[in-house]
Order: sequence, then C-alpha cells, then structure tokens
Amino acid sequence: MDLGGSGEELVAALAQLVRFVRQVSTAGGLSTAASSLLNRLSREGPQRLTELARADGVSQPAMTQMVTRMEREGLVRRTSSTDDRRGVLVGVTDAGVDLVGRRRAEQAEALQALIARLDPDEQKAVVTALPALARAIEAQTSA
Amino acid sequence: MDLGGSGEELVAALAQLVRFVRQVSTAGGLSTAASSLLNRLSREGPQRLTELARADGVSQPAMTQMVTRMEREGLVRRTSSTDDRRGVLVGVTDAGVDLVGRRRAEQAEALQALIARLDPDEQKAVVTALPALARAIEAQTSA
DNA sequence: TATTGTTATACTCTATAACTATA
DNA sequence: TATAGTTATAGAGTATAACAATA
Repeated sequence: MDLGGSGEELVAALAQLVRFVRQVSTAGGLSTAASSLLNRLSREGPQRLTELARADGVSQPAMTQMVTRMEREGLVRRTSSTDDRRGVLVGVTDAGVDLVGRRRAEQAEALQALIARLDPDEQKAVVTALPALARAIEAQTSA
Repeated sequence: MDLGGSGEELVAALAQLVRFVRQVSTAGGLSTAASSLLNRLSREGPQRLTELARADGVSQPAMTQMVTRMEREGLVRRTSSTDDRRGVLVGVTDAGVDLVGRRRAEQAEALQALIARLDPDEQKAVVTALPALARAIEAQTSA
C-alpha cells in the first residue's frame, strides 16, 4: 500500500497523538512510567520485580526505584515471595486500583471528545485502526 | 458514535501505540522532548526561547536547560536577537538537520513495517484515522 | 556459579523560586 | 513595572556498576 511521503505524514500525526496522550495522562499526577506499571499490575495481578522490569523494557534498578516511590505513595505493595526467598512480589493496593480506574475514565473521556470532532467515516476508521495497530505491535513484539 | 466500553479499549490500544513509538523514537539517542524541539526548529525555523517553551507546554527554565544540553551536543545554536537584546533566537545546526532526517526515516520505516502486517481495510483505516486525529488535536488545542 | 534484588552514582528532564538584564 | 532568559535547587525517571542474599 502506498503511504504517501514514505509514511512521514503518518509519523508526524502519530507524534502529535503521543503528545496529546502524554498531556492527558499526566492529569492525575502519575507519570507515563508509573501509569504503565499500575495498569499492568491491576490487569495481570502481583508479579516479580524482574518480570515487571523486563515487561516494561526497563532495568532492574529502575524498577526497584519506581516500586519504592509508588510504595511510598501507597499505590503498590511489596510482598516476599513464598517459594523463592530472593524474590519479591509487587501488587497493587486498593488506592492503586482506585487511581487506575479514575485515570482510565479520564483518558477515555478525552479520547471520546477528540473522536467526537471527526466525521463518521473518520470515526469508523479510528475504531478500526487503533486496535489493529495494537494487535500488530503485539504480534511483532512477541515474534 | 458508540465506541464500546466507553472507549477504554481504544485508550488501551493508544497506550500500546505510544509505548511502541517511544521505543522506536529512542533509537538514535534522542529523548522525546529533545526530538520534539529539534523537529519544531527544523520545521518552523529559528524561534525565541519563550516561544519554544510555550509551544512545548514546558517551563522557561526547562527549555533553557534543554537548549543548553542540545547546544553542547552541537544540534542547536543560540543567536542573540537583533531587535530585542533580552531575547535569544534558537536555531538548528547542520548536524541537527541531519539527525532529524535520519530519525524521521527510521520512524517512518518502523511504522510502515507495522502497517504492512495489517489487512488492506485496516491499512486504509490507519491512513485515514491518524491524520484525522492529528487534525482534531490541532483544532481542539487552538480552540 | 547464577539469579534476585538493592545501593551507589550519574545523567536527562521537569518544576518553582530567585536573580540579571533589558524594555 | 513587566518581560526574556538564566541560575539554584529539588524531584522523577533512567542507566551501569558494585554489592548482598539466596538458589
């Protein structure tokens, strides 16, 4: 398929979309990185620190510090692993679950407001395109 | 239009897309913030520091430091404004222009590889949806 | 010896407050 | 007095290297 200008217009559009999400995401006082961790934990349950670092593509010390900061804020909790005494299980607290829910609602609302400005055809394209791209990323990443 | 689940599936897809772009964008050793500045300067020409800070939604000191770091790396250049001696004009260097071009090509290639995995209908949807969303953001931001 | 996690250190990116120089 | 920019300081988020504890 011809993407026109080597897809550079699409890259520019995507960059703008990224900036938009970042601005919306910041509302609620949670960074992209913290948000990503909290979302993963509330979606997949408690996990090992090493596993979280690998999943986020971040170093182990970086994840240690992120968990420490978020534990200080009462959003996650460390539990010692029962079977391997070296290990640590990180889980989300009730406050963390609450925050995830509130942020998800905020973001969905912002995206809906954006989509509401589009023509019906464009709206349909968005509903098709976004999940399709997400699936493609998943397929490419696991390959 | 019904977005299904209050658009939360779309938000999740968008988050994944954001993560993907961030990873691709990092290749080349330039952060999102630095990349944004370099792109703006090479797109719109030399600008005042205050103007750049406002355009990126960032504080004036943050932009001062960003420009200082990038000047140290030879990507941008400060010039004293002729008409207002308080002012500073920030412009991109030849090395900066080169880097912008290389990164744009890399990103376009990554996005094309992703799109190539999609069905023709989905590909068409992406080409429609991304620019449409970018336009909506522009319209909303300037409103 | 290998793995899990932490600590030490350093860099980028961000903010607010205080300051200098020009208008 | 107001505006443009910088400096001072602090915090989040990141990395690599060195370390402790467990396997």
